[in-house]
Order: sequence, then structure tokens, then C-alpha cells
Amino acid sequence: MSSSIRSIAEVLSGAVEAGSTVTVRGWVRTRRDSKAGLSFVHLHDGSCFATIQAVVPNSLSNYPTEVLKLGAGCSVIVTGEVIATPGREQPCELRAAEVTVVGWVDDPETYPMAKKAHTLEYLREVAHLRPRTNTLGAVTRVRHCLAQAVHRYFHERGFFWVHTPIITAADAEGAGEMFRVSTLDTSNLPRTREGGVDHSKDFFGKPAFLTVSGQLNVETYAMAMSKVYTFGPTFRAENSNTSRHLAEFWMIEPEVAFNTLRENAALAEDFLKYLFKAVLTERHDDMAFFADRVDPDCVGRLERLVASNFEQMTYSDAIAALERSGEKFEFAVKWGIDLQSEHERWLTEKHVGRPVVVMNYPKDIKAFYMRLNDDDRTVAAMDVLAPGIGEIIGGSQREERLDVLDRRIAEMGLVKEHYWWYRDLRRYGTVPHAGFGLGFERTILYATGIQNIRDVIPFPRTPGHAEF
RNA sequence: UCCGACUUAGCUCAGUCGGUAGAGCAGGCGGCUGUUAACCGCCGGGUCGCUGGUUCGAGUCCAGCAGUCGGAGCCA
Repeated sequence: MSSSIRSIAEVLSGAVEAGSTVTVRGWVRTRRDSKAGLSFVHLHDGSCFATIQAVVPNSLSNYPTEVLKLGAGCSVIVTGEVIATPGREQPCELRAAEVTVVGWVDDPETYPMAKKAHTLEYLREVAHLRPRTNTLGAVTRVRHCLAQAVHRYFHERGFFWVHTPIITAADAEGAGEMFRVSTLDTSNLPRTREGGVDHSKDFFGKPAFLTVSGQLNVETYAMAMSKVYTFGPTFRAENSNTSRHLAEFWMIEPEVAFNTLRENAALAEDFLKYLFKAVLTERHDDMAFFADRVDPDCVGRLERLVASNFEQMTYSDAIAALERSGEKFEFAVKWGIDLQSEHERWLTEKHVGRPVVVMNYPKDIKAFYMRLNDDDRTVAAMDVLAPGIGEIIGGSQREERLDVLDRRIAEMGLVKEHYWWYRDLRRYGTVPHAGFGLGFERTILYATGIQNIRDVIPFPRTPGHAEF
């Protein structure tokens, strides 16, 4: 018998002719027996949302001894003929001629992935087995689809992917707690004469940390390659325990020479639309599942986003709208405050009803590297706020004028010598430039309608949690 | 870190006025059926998060601790 190994996606897509013999390999999701002398075994292999139905006749020699004992989680190899089944719930099925059991489930009663609905909270406790579920399988395919779309989008537009460092020796942005990277023996630290830790004895000869952003590094490449981006892991040691934060997450940071804030906002909008279009066209099956079981509006929300223009408003206009709203906010609204979650939610969920780009924030609440506007009190910053998620993108036009940059560094109490190479970019052929950071997991949340960020990354790291 | 809620079978939950525990799903066995979230019947399965207190008696009331979830802050 000649047969070729195929993924379930290939077989179900019609790429395999009815009547041909194929071999599929995967894991059992359910088994149902019929007195007509056959069993229906549904298999998944991750290649698509759907399972394939193997119809196993009781004439197989291992039918009573093995096939009738198959349950959820068992791994099998099935060879058989592809049979078209028009009118049934699946386009085709596999008439099994041979079933080989590769791995049994030790104890079906305590197998954590029972043939039933599990809560996402429970599945986090069994993160090594949860990719076998419908939900995490769908998340995994959508995550992959989005990651591929990120690279495709930039590649097609002449951007270069720059691998900025994971380990950094400077608290560059002065933003957020950082994870320390050290090879020192913590139970026997080398000391300086003054009694402090002698960092010169450490691996890098000075304190080192995990990156909180690749932006400052990628700016150096924007000043040579024009259009660049980073896409990699990012680390924040903040003790934040929310459905939108991780200690280790992935971020996409494009940086474009000669771009203004307005062009930056246009890029962010075009980019997000491209990503969601990719999900809509490439992952119908998974999105249909999310619409059915997770969030009825998730497909409609993406379709509307792709078809409409983002609302743009200045920070000052946003404050004015909030003041006119008549809402009772916990935090009072007035020009100069940083927008609170409740304010962002009202803007994007109630006032606009779709993503909104807020631009030109007060300089005192934003980072030193953001370009000072002519009014001398705002900077060319932008946040893209999404309904249900909050801030999905944060970005700005960067300060390209050395004298202004130095003034901002001083105002914020930073030490300009620490930024010597960043300042060099302004000394040697400086140009206006702009970029932003997109939270990858938050993008997945928006696409799928899933509520908790821990459910859209394979192995979530949060305060107190680094299992698996 | 702060505020709030929750913690009972493998999972999701109910448990009245304080009187030593129940359902659905999952699992096992049987029945039925080209089934497809199958259906029907039977069975096994519990240190009621931990520690202490009140009480003749605590899953239930009180205190502390732990864990989980939600919200806030920080941000992506």
C-alpha cells in the first residue's frame, strides 16, 4: 500500500484527491463507537482548527484490543482512503485501513485535558498540555499568522529587521524596573572599599539588565538604513498583576528616518489594518471559533477596523472631550494629567467606538527623547488606544536637535554622559525620525477577543510565576 | 503594591436556619446508534485551601495566613 504522510489541514482542504490513500499522524480528541461495526475517531495535529474523522472498521486486527481503548490524548498514526462525504458535517473522512497507537494516556481519569470544556484559568496550570485544546491551538495559529504578517509587511516595504540586544548595560529610558543580569555569586558578593557591590567583577564589568525596549538601539540603524524595525522579547520587572501585563512579552518597534509624527500615525494605522486583514483572510477557521465561543464580535470588530479610518485627536482635544462628557471619573480630568485607564476606555469605547490615536501630550508626562513641539509644552507623542485593551501602541517623533535633547535630559534629571552614543546620532547627520512600539500580545488579544494576556503567550511570566 | 470577590469530587459549581456533603461534565462498565459537543442506564470518586478560635456540634460563624480571579497603579 502506497501512502503519503499528510497534515490534517491538507486532507481537509481538498488538496488530496478522494480515493487516494494517505497517512495522518496526531492525537485523539474523541472516539465514538457504532454497533454498525465501526468507530469514529477524531484526530487533531495542530495544522488547522478542524479535526479529521477516521472511520475505523472492527475488521482491523487491533480493533478490540486497542481501537476500543482509545481516548482523548492518545497519539496515533492512521492510514486509509480519503472518502468525500458531501452533506455530512465534514468535507471528507478517512476510511482507516491501519491504526497504530504510538502513545497511550496513562490514566484517562486524571488526564488533565478531559473531553470537556475547561476554563482558561485552569488551563494555565497545565500550560504544557493546553496547546492540545481548541482554544490554545487557535491562539497559536493566530499568533503565528500575525507574526508572519509583521515580517511580511515590513519586508514588502523595504524595512530591515534589526536584532537589537536582549542584554543591555544601561537603564536607557529610565522607565520601569529592569531584570538584572549577573554571574556574581549572590551569597558572596565582591565588595568595593566603600562596601558596595563591586560590579567591575561581574561578567560585563558593570551592571547589566534585560532590555525594556529596543528603541534606542534601533534608532542607530534608522540613521543608516532608513527604515528598520525590531521584533523580539522585552522584559519588565514591574510588580504589575493585570490581564494586560507580562514580565516577558514581545514587542514590535519600527523606526523610520525622515518621518514626522503624522507619518508615524499613518504607518501605525496601515500596519494594524494589514495585520488584521491577514488574520481575517488566513485564519477563517480559528476566527469562526473565537466568534462562536469567545467573543461574538471579534470578526465584525476586525472587519470594521480594516474598513474605517482611525480617529485622530490631540491630547488637548481629548481632555476637552473628557471634560464635556458628563461622566463621573474617579480621577479628575484636567490638562496636564496623564490619561487614566478609565479616561482611555471612555475615549475609545464610548466616545469613538474604535481605535483612537491621541497625539501631542504634555512634555512633563512623556519620555526625554520625544520631540518638543513649537508650543514648548507638548511633545510629538502618540498613543493608539483600542477598545477593551487600552494602549496598544505608544510612539513618538524623536528629538533630533541636540541642544533641545540635552535640555530635556537635564530637565528630567538624567545624566547626559550615559547617552553619549544616542547623542552622537544628533551630532553626525541628524534627521527627524519617528517610531512606535506595538505590544504583540495585546494585538492578539484584540484580534481574538480573549480577555487575559496570559492566554495568548505559550508560557506566561508574571510576578511569582515562571513555571514550565 | 493597593481595593474587592472567591477557594467544596479530575473539571465547573450548588450546599437553606450551624446538625459529619450533592449535581452536571469527565472517567469505568453496559445499552443504542453512520456517529460528529451523540444519547440512555449503572458505578467508583471528598483531609470542604491551611492554621487557630466560638460552639454539645463548623463546609456554614470569627481571626490570621496562603492561593486564584477581577479592578487600580505602571505600561506594550
